[in-house]
Amino acid sequence: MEFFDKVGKSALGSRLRLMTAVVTDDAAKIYELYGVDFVPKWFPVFYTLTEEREITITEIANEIGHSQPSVSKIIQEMIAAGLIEESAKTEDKRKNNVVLTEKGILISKKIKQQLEDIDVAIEGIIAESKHNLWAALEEWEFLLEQKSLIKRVSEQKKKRESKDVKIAEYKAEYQEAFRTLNVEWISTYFEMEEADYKALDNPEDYILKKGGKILVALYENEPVGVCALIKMNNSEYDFEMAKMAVSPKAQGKSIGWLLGKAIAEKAKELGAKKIYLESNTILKPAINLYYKLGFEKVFGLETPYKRCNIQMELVL
Amino acid sequence: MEFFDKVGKSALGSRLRLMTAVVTDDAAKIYELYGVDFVPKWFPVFYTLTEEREITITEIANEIGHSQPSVSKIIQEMIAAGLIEESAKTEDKRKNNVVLTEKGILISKKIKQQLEDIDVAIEGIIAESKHNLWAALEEWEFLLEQKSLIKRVSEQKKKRESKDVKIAEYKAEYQEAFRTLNVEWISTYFEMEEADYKALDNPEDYILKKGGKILVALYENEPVGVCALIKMNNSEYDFEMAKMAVSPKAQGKSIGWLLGKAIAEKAKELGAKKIYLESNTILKPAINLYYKLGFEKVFGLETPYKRCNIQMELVL
DNA sequence: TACATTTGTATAACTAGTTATATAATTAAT
DNA sequence: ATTAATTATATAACTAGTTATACAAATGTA
Repeated sequence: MEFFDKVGKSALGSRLRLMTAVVTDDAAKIYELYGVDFVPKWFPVFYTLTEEREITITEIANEIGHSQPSVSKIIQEMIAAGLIEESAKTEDKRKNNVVLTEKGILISKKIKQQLEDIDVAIEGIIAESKHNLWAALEEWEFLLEQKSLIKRVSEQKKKRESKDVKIAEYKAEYQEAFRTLNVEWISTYFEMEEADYKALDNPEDYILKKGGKILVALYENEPVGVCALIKMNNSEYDFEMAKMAVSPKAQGKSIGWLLGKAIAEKAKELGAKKIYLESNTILKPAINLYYKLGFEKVFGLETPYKRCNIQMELVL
Repeated sequence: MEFFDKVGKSALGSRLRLMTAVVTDDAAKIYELYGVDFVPKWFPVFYTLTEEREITITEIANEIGHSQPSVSKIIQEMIAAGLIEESAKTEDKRKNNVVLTEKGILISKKIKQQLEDIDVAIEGIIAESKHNLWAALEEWEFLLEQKSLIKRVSEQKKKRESKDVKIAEYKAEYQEAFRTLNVEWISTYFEMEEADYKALDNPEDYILKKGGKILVALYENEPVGVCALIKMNNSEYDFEMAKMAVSPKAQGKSIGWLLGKAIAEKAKELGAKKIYLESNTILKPAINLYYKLGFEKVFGLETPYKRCNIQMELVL
């Protein structure tokens, strides 16, 4: 199909669907050719029953990768066709153990030669082709099991978008964003405290003039994340990392990670050896991020914030 | 899936179906991830509309390999969603030309980045794998277009079964089969004639004792095909190939071909240079077979059979 | 020019699966 | 010994396609 060359790989689902239709349409004709009264969709269930003497519906479903209702319906059709029957000898009355009937066993023998012919025909196509479809499907099953397509796409999205995120130095025009973004999350989870207002309303005086720094993450030139480095005096630490906030609208772009990395870098530039932070364990994604950035738990320092129940440090 | 290793290639349809389900399930989630109000199945139609400014439903269906009703339904859904609209400016009133609306154009722009991300993600999987699924699908589309799966399987069936066909010399026990098989086809298409009864009721006297031969095709030890070589005197031909009959139950096993080849071989053994046959053009498969065996049309010989309207010879 | 055939679309009914949910039987937990 | 949770199955309702068919418009032909 020329169409798929134009569209690109994102039409993989459509391409697979068409090939599936082509193959399964012929499957029905093949049973006809061999004069077997059999519906192609029965095959995986039927095959399982020729292997396992007795097996429940749910077990079959797991074995062949169908949903349980799908197998349930197929079983009913095959019972109606006289190929299988319920086998009463089970203690668990919920279970519906099924086995092949005489007729079923007969058909399984009749079908055997047919399956071999199909196998040879498909092997023939594989031999004719450069790229092995069967092996490719097997690999894809494995690779998508490891990491699903949605996961892979979402990672790619993050990667691309984080490239468009710029980390900039604080300017007066970002004061409103600095305040809003922080008020947003603080008041969602906690109460705003005195110390918060001071720093957020007047970062110039309370952070920058005291030797601190503020970085802003810009996405499409809009400030979507902020983080501050606050000078600590009379302490083993040089700076506290604080007031980190990312707009919920800009989630999934690794903005927290980029800000954290940039802040650590900035601290190093300023000659710092160790930085410190305070947080609360109910902020699980934040705590995770801190660990990823290399922070480790420390204990016993004083803090003006009620909401603090975890303290961490990063050795630069 | 372990299952597929056990079952073998004949479960290719099932394997494709499962992979299709896995991929298309994630496709829906991907649109959600990008916040686009869009149904995956719309995509091929939508894509075509972004390429072609104006296009009819049937043209779209051909382009993307769907049935026309499928596209018809998708178009209706997309019109309801406000993505496309009917474009009145067509003379042919049967045609329903459709174009993207403003909203549709907007979404096509929004979707662009998403498609690129999917493309990158899928390219990633292809890069991770040894067997290229995308390329394999392309090859299979081509190869199955050239010769369908049912055709390939049916050829394999024929090939295998013809191996189980044995060509044997005539024995008295085959007289009944020789008669029945011939009466069957002759009386279906024509009337039995005097010359038929003579030869069929008493092949010993009328064929063998006069220097002719009869060969019998056996499948599972049952006679399923017969053919005679009748000595011709006072003629440029050494033998006439006649009374060829194959049981309809044993069709598709190349029995006619095997008998014809064996008869020609036998004639050569007996020192013949040219053999002759008479037939009727309404027996198309038979005439085809004779051509395949190397016979060519000749004209103007006398014949005792009313049903004869074509005469052929084979130079050995 | 009138009639038959072809073309373009829509609709109905089907297929092979799915998810959601109800029910009964069994197992686990207090 | 109850009660709660889990398991096995069946059923209903949905999805993304299909084929068969009806109907109107356009085209071809005697």
